Amino acid sequence: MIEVGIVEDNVKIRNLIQRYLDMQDNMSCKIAMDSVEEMLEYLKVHKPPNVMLMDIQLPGMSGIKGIEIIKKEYPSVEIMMLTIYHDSHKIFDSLVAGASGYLLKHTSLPEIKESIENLVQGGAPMSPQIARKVIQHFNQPKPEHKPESDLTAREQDIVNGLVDGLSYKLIADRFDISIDTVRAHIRNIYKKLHVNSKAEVIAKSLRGEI
Amino acid sequence: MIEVGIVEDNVKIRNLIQRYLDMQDNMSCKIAMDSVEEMLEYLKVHKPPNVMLMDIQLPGMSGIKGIEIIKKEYPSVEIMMLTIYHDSHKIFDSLVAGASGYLLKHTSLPEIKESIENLVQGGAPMSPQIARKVIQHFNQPKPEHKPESDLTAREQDIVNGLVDGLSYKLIADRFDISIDTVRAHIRNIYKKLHVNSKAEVIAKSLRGEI
DNA sequence: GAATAAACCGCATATTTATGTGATCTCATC
DNA sequence: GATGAGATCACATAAATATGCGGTTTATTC
Repeated sequence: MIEVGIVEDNVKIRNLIQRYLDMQDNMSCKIAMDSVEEMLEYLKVHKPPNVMLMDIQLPGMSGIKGIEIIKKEYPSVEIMMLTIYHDSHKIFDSLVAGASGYLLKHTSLPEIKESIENLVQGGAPMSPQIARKVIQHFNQPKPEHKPESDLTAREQDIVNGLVDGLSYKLIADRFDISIDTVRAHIRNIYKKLHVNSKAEVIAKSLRGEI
Repeated sequence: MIEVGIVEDNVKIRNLIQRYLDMQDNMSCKIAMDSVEEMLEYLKVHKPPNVMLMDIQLPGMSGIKGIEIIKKEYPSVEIMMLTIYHDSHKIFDSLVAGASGYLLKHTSLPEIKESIENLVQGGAPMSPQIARKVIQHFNQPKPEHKPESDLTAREQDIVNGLVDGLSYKLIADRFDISIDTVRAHIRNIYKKLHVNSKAEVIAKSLRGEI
């Protein structure tokens, strides 16, 4: 039996979902609050549900802040957002805060039910549009870098050595070349990157600017 | 009509999928190669398909590298991975490279078909398990740091100076303290972090390990 | 009120880094 | 076959870093 809790301030929607879910023979939905504060009050003296449906726009504390607190106190609760917001920022914040699913409010009741089942089985239910936005996050950083640094393969080797915290001597050993060669490469690297210390090279490299 | 291309080296699987998709009345699947290289060769003189199914383990170039090249040359192609790998690393790499969907090979043919339709409508088809892994990425950074480094505020100031590429002298100037004090702090920082060079401190810091 | 931690300062020195100048060899390009 | 870029090596030196030792002052804690 999956126990489901709801935090949603729209009474009509809340009652509708609660009744529908409670009617299912593999679910029970007795806990329905219209604010995070109330839910936290409830959880102080009761066992947490398995799954919690959470709105974002709520009286008092926002649902996103709510996720953080609830996940911290009761990490085993699976939280699914159920909201009208589909902007990347809210989606991202919700996931970072600890939500595992994200549905839009126009989702049909049977789909909500399925998503809850999916969630407890280790899935991460999202509408395809939401999934696409999540994925777009991975493609963002790309267009950022246009590094014309243009280091040679050998020079990149040396940079990697520096990033690994090696001294010139150890870099020389690693590549079986003389320390003066390492110096020569580093001189050229500095010229190309317009820097004049190891520190700057390491920082640039780890920031993805090379 | 959705035109679908396939890059998959297992002939049996490739033919099976190709025939099935080509049989659908809203799809056409004429382009099926067993390596990225062949696909690139083909694309030089033919119009790219709308959707491309891509394996990861391939003879020659890997599918992940393939995504990068194809997305760069033909950004409008929607790429969906179809692979046996379900480790976070491969999933992540694929998405960063530009894939928009990620299915496991045991997915049924009708589900593949649905996923393709979903993809062209702006969705991001993934199995629930994959979606969960993607989402876990957002929760990762949290438990990551358990750094008992425990630097004092002043020590953190100094570290920031190092990361900014400053010399001891410049750090001393920045905080209006003597260079010997900077040395003293750095000595303590090295002790706490178990390192013995600026380079390592900078690397640790930029990796979020402080 | 003793102990501890943090921030501050100084002196000394060995090691490492940054930078200059100059050279040889290979490979690709024109 | 000259030109140029890349990789290799050498010698030299000033500057910066790493590390040892020592110390004072000011909070906070027990």
